Amino acid sequence: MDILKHLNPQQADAVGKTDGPILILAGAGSGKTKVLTYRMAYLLKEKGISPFNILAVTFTNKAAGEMKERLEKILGPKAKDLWLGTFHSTGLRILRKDGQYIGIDPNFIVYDDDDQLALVKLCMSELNISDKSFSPRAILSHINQAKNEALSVNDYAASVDDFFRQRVAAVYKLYQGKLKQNKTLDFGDLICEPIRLFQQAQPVLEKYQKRFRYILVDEYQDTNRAQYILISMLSAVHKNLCVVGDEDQSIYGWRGADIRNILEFEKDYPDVEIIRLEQNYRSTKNILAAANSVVERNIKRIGKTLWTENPDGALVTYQMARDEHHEASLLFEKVEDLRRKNSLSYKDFAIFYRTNAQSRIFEEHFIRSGMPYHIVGGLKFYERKEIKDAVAYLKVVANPSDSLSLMRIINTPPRGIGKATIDKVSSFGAGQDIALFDAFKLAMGKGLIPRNKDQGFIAVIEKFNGLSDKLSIHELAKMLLEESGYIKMWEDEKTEEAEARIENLHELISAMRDFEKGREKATLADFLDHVALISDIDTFEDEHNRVTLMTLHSAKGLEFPVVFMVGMEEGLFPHSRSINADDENELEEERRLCYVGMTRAMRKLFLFGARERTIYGESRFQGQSRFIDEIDPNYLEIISPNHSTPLGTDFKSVPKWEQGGLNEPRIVYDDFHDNNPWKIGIKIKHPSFGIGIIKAKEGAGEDAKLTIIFPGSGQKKLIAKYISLVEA
DNA sequence: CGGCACAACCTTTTT
DNA sequence: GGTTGTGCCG
Ligand SMILES: Nc1ncnc2c1ncn2[C@@H]1O[C@H](COP(=O)(O)OP(=O)(O)OP(=O)(O)O)[C@@H](O)[C@H]1O
Repeated sequence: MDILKHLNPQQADAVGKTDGPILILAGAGSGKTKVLTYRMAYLLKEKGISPFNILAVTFTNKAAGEMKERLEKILGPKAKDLWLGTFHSTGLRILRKDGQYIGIDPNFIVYDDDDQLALVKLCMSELNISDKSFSPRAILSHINQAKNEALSVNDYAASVDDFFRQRVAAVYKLYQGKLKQNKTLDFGDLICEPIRLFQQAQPVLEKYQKRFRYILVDEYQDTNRAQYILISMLSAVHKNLCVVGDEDQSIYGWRGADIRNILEFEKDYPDVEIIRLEQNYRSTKNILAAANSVVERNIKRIGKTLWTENPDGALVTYQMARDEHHEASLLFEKVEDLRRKNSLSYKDFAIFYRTNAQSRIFEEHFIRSGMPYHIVGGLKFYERKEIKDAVAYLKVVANPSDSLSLMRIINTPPRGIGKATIDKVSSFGAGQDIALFDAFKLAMGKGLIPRNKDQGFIAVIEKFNGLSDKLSIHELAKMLLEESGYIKMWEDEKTEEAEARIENLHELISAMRDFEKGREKATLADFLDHVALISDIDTFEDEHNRVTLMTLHSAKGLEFPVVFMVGMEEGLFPHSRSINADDENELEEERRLCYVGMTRAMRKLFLFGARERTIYGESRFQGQSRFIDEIDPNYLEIISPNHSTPLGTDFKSVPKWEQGGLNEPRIVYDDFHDNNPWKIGIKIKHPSFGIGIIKAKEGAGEDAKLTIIFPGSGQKKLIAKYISLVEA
């Protein structure tokens, strides 16, 4: 029973009640993920449940990895039998095992979103839908949305009511047909196809229902309709379903997350036990109160209590920089300062931003300063052209029916096979109902196109297709890229850029070698699955001592001692595309995102913004984010630049690095506290105005200018030394 | 068919 | 600011 010892009574309750449906509804940092992990440990250790009988679903691969690691510490190698992964990896696993029961080719591969878009474009051009009249992205997003709701082609077609949706339905139908022809599945299919499998092959469903006696789902507020259906099917027999979530942290509505899954859980499982966790173990009182004051503005929420025994800590600090470079240099100053004064390491700091594009400026500063850093997500490596080409080669070897990937590489390097040839062969193939790859073979055999048109390409692919059992995957990739002439294509360029690309290709090969380690057999399909699902070459590892950069979305579920949220500007966060007068929903989601970001901070939270920012090459002035205004001023300290700089001074003529700090107040952080006695948020007494609250501060020391709100007399700007403090 | 130059448009967030 | 798509010419 020592497992329960580390938990508070509510948590222990949630862990110990193993049978029947349970909904754990709780705020940030209350130990939801901890409860889930302990619940698994409890089932395995105390109740003697076999790992074979447990399915746990997390939202990200990162979360799954962390949980697995913790369980391995408790369980040892036995943890391997446990199914623990994202919805998508779980669906994939089911389909790799049993997909053949509904006619899914065992060699199928998974398309990423670029492949999806390319396929949509192909479908549109075949249907003579111009991409000017309808954006392929918009159509794809509707197809994805349909899959989020588990709507098949027929379901969708039946529901269309306007012209646009009619077109979408037509594309969806062709798109789905092509996926099948190419023996590929997209992300949505990884959820929808298992549902179809379970509907059409009852014995398969029963097998999984029997197996998964205990099912656990983390981040339940961000599950979509299709995922809900899948989980309902799997848990229908044992009903030992434990879901964990926080409606205030629902930030994936745009991806089909349906908050009703959590709000109506009680309706679906009338005998549900609802457990609330109300103690936050992560953040200081100030951080928690500031975050709550923001999310409380949302109208659509259940509302909940959240308290902490942690110390007050420092106030949340907001500062608006001149521009994004200044923002970055402020941040660097603070990191170095706090690191020295509080003996923190680089890994204790995290930078969160709304959009990936914002990471670039910071990355430049990191490179220049030599400070160790790590950008999570952003999908950079696998988005490079050379890597996508190389992966397309691997896909075609693993599955020659993948015509889309074939089209990508058949003329890379140039083999004299352009649009005309591809059109000719592809319509020839369509007539025979065969894949493009086979059509090429046949067309060359029949002399429809010159016998040697492919310059040995087909033979190379077939050779490696035949060798895939005999070679390790990294050897195969290496030889394939050499013999196909792909590496040589870059070598011949003899530019520095091409060198870098070759370097990246080597990195891909060594990533494959790493992949082979730690699993007894690693097939090409395994690796391609991994690429499709993870697509982040070095996943977040906290043993490295470096500053972490990531989007607010990726930050969900993590925690850091010091957090910087940057780009706190109207239009950037909340993002302009979510500010609709007619729809508060998207704005509320942004606000929840703000809450998620703020509640990642354990000890100190900084909010930075820029007065001027360059977006798409032109400079823009956007006011401070409304979320700043929404924070209860009692928990916020605003550092404003002092405006003593003479008017008309041209900032641009002064080098950037010299500007930094010139007109900034010197604020010393000692154990996260500002030594200056006139802290923002505290009460003071003025000889003539009476009691007031300090709202903002410019400058430091006894000459600092303070903005103070007096209940009687309104807002005043005063010099610090003329104020007497009310109780410490 | 291949390469280059210019335009347009953009990404908000991710499995 | 950068990428992706186009149109033209050799
Ligand atoms: N009973 C407890 N005693 C001490 N620390 C705890 C306890 N429960 C949770 N914690 C700590 O609180 C922190 C937050 O826990 P956890 O990540 O599980 O919360 P969460 O509810 O999943 O958070 P969020 O929803 O914000 O991601 C972790 O550092 C965890 O170790």
